[in-house]
Amino acid sequence: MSKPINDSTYWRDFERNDITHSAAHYLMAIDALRDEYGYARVTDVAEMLEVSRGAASMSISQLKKRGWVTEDAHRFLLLTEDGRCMAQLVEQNFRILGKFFEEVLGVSPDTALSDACKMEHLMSLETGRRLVWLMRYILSDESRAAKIHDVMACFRPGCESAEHCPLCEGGQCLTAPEGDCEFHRRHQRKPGGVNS
Amino acid sequence: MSKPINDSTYWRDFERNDITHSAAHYLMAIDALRDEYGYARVTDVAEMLEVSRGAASMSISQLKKRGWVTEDAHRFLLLTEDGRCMAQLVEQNFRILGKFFEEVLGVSPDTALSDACKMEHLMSLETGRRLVWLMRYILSDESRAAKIHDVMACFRPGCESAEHCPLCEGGQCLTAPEGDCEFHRRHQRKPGGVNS
DNA sequence: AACATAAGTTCATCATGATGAACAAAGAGA
DNA sequence: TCTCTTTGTTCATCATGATGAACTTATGTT
Repeated sequence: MSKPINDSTYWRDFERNDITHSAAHYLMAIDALRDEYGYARVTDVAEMLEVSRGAASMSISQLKKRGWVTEDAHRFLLLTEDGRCMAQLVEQNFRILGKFFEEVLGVSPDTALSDACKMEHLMSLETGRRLVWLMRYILSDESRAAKIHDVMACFRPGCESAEHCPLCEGGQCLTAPEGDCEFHRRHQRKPGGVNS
Repeated sequence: MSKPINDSTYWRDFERNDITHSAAHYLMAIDALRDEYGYARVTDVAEMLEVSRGAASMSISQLKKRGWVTEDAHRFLLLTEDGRCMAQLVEQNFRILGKFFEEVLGVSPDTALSDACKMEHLMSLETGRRLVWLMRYILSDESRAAKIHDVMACFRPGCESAEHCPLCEGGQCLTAPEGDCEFHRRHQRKPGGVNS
């Protein structure tokens, strides 16, 4: 935790990310449609994502330019090798994060899925793989899993900052003293927390 | 894991998020500058974030409209109560995620910080608090922490999918068979994984 | 062949968040 | 006071990702 949070070498990484949230979902929609129906057309993608045909058409033509999407012999949309790998990386991240939030942290399903969906395209391969490794360790042993579930079942909003926090460093606590301000209380009631 | 990944009730949550990545960093910059120098001006924020003064001016005026930023008696920028809470929520999320990635998962510091910075404004309050709770459990006991560190030290890229994965469900494995495709091998070498 | 429907593209428009240039206003020094 | 610098705002411009309307191009059907 050396560099400051606003260090420009980090904070601009967000916009330099390999794939946008939107692009990831176009790729995954094509993948899902081919799995389910055997083919994917611009209109099918638009329908699945509930965007206009125009938006789907323009986004998909960008994905073609980036080499992630082509057409098969019947002119149906097809992911390239790179496109499929990218789609599967994001899908894996979604499953990993969703499962971790829901089954390890005990987050409510709605919030777990919403959080996972927002973060899916931003988690690096390394972090995702290590998270799987940790979950395998935690969940592969029955008594260990049960213990974690017991611990997480004891969680109540605010309780994580009730006692002296062993995670504090340099005077900054992971759970800031403002954790129970009016603003947080308001947002806490809404599923999704940060979401409106 | 009931709803499909492309369900529009979820996939559009990303753009409906309470705060954008950029807005979060403007708030945190104002907070940090006031902590460090006692005041924050548009120019200082622009300098810290390495954006143009024009960009900072326009973004900050949006934050004023949203009620997150005002000016103090000396016309210096000031976070409102809501603005400070929002900034601290994002900062907490950054510290929580960064610490989790680095100290629990054993992710390399660069990747851990980059991932945490990208995801900081997207993790809900509930998920963040529960993650703190889990980390307190894991790290508060020496032998438990040591065991986790041992387990994570054994991690090698790809090893998480080497044996039968106990996390599989509905035929879909968290670690897809394509986890070791050419595409992933290429990206694995770059710090940040998904990043370019 | 003619017409209707479906599929796909393009265009004007909007919002966000950036740039750099032009401009206005406030302070500091000779 | 006059001038120069700093500070802050506004503007034209760009890129992305969306909308809806208009348009073109199949693909059927009678």
